[in-house]
Amino acid sequence: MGYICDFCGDQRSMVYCRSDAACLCLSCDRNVHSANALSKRHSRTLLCERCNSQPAFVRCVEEKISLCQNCDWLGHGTSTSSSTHKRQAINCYSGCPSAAELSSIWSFVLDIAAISESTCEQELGLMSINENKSVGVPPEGQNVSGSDEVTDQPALDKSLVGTSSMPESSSKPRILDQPARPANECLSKLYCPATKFPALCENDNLYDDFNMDEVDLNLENYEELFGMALSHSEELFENGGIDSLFGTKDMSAGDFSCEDAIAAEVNVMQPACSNAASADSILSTKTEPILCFTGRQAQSNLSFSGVTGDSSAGDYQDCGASSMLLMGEPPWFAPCPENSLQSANRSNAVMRYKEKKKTRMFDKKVRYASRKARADVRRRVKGRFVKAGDVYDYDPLSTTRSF
DNA sequence: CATCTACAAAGAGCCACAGCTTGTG
DNA sequence: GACACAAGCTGTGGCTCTTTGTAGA
Repeated sequence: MGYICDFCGDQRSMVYCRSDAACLCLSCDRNVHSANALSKRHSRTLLCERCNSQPAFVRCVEEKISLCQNCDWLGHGTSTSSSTHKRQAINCYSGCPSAAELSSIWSFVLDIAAISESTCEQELGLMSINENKSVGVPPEGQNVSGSDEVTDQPALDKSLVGTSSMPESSSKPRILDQPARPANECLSKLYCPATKFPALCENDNLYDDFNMDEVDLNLENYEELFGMALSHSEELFENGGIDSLFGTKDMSAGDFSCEDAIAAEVNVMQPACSNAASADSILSTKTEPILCFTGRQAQSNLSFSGVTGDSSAGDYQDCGASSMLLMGEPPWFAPCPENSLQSANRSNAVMRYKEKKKTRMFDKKVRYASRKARADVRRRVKGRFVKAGDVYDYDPLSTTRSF
């Protein structure tokens, strides 16, 4: 991944597609992702303009630059002057919006989009698929916004990036007023990409209980996760999510994306430390090994050295969110008198979270249901399958043992 | 401070076999 | 190119054992 479009190798890459693990220029992005219904569903986001390798997370209004979690923190998290910069959240999109449509919601894309449209797309024009149909109108109810509804509003109002995952923000990208922002205002349960969580969106009751468990089981696109990171933090902390985040070793590629994002979330949340309730979880963990960065578990989680899986996940090993946390004293740590007052509630929250965590299947995904069905009913001896007809000590279909 | 022991947690490996993939004609 | 067949590979769940790290003496 780099500065040049992975597809045409000519234009500057602006968009990162995790599904393809590719950095694409706007034109190639549209061409590639208009190829078929599945590719239209790829979730993309802008590319960090600083490192040119990670998906952008926020747009710094002052600096007029899109930044990934790492670069955002490096640029804004450590400097008191730059930390006051206003930043716009950048979220993912799907479908095949044209560069013009993108630029209408991302005004900062306009210039480059024009260039991309005028050059690269001409060369790849043969790849385009009926633009009138494909742009912004994915098949079977899917649209670029992740919303199932199609209204007479301009598609861009409800679609595309930056707005889809934050319903209350209407058509405008949400401004992250840094540094001080009450964690309670962090849109606790707003993220609702209907294309991924239709049931959750249909049922508010379900959504009330939406927490990390569901995220782990469903998220395939870290962009979605990053989008959710801002809105989901409150509930996560209430459930002791950070504890679990650093207190467990069972991490898969799928978990990695999620946990890495949450680690990044800590960075995002850190200015809100002074706010009592939600930030309490962060602060109180300072006293525990999981955030003292001395234990194996913390190291194993934060270094991501054992992560396997697709390249994009591996790429995140270098994402600064984690490395920041490895630097000893959490940079956001500050005395917080409310800490002790919340300890009881927090303990309960941790217990609830751990209890629920036990029942999780993490990234376990059964590929062949028929094999699972067979394994479920197969007889065993000490957990091992036995030949049909052999003596067994465990029969899933019967509560009694053979001997 | 170094060493040892006990303990906890996580992961690897094992097992049978239907179904899938691959190679060959 | 399409088809049939054989051989090899894959994935499934529960249990046990090994590995790794921590805490305390």
